[in-house]
Amino acid sequence: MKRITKKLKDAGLKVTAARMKILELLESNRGTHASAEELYRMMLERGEDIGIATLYRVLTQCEQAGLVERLQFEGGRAVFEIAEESHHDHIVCVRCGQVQEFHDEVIEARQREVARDAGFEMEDHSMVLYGLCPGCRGD
Amino acid sequence: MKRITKKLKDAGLKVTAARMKILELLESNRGTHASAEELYRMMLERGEDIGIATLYRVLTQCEQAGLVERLQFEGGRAVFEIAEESHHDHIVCVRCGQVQEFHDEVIEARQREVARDAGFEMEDHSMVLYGLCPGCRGD
DNA sequence: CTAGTTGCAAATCATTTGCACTTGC
DNA sequence: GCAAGTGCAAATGATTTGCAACTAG
Repeated sequence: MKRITKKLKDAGLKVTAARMKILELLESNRGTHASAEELYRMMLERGEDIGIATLYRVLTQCEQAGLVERLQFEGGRAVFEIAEESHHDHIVCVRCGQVQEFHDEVIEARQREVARDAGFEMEDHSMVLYGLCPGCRGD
Repeated sequence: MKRITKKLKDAGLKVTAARMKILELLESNRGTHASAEELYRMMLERGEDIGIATLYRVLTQCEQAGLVERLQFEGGRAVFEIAEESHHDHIVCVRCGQVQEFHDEVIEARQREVARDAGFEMEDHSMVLYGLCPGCRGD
């Protein structure tokens, strides 16, 4: 059984063509951070006949099931990525929009501490750094 | 001259009634983190006649001038707060929506390091922790 | 068979914009 | 006086929803 099929079953979601196609697309685009609109165009280019409504529905369901992560960078629209085993955060170039991933245990640990000190039990966090990427710093 | 008047002048913005009212409202609601829609309702309750379009325009201009900060928590709409001298980040309760502010130099310093290691010159960041607040943990 | 899924078009929500009118300097 | 600011209504862009047709289990 394909890995994606298993992921869907484990999440309690029916294994449908649309869901398979969408997860395959996300898997083959790791690191891309595409918006719904961009994913939709990619599907069309691949010749797949998936409605944008279905795309949004599947992304939302998969997000709730933990198969997909939704990221909200500055500037309105959300971008999506396939969920990885390991958590990471993002650095976005304010000039060209390039996105890099990073993971830092010092920050992660400190976040849990800060939350605990405030009396919160931390469940999640979002952290995005903005700056000029190496390529854009020279311009 | 009123403090707010000075802020506007220093920012190179004309001192208009709408701008004064909006900044006054934000100042008298420090820590509230209200959305544009909520601010609009508050203005109406105060009997002020400010259009929602103006509200958005003023918020955007003041954000660009550094007088106001726009925060994007999960769930679509942005919330606004008057800019403070000192930077801070936020912890949001996933149950009741309560927002607390915090500042942690360990994290801030580490963020700059992480960005530098990736070759970026960090200009800004957004960090929001999500969890259950003390009040909601008992439920 | 039938509850869950999908595609389409229409709806919704937050935010932005065009335009004629008003106001700060 | 005039460029900048404002209110209103209409436009926009991203995302969601109603509904009738379709499909996985």
